Amino acid sequence: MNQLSNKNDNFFERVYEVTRLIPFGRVTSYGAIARYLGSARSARMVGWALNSSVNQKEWVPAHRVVNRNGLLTGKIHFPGQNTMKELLESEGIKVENNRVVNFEELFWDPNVELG
DNA sequence: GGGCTGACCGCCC
DNA sequence: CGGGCGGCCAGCC
Repeated sequence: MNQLSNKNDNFFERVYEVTRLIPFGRVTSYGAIARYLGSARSARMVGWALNSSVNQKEWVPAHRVVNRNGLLTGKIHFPGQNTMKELLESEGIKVENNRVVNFEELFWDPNVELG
């Protein structure tokens, strides 16, 4: 029966899928993903979903998701204090003062690229 | 069962 | 220009 099967996985799994679609060396924001999924005001849930992304079998590049200012607000949830920054820099993304350099140019908007 | 918190965002003063 | 608050929704006392 699909009475209750319709709600649990959708949002979370779509967050993971969209996040996996972020190209190498690009970044996006929680709000952009939330908006693409049809819940523009559920940006917090995107962060919540990414918090559980470690449980997923397929790796989710959660380090490519930052807040609307390009700040690495989620870095505290990575194993090391500089893990998120190092992952980004390994993709050629520069990080200064906890913020993505050239954020606006590197920004990848699923609303534009996918829809 | 109610209330608080959160990897956010946008509005309001 | 800075600070505060409501919204959305799932998980945890």
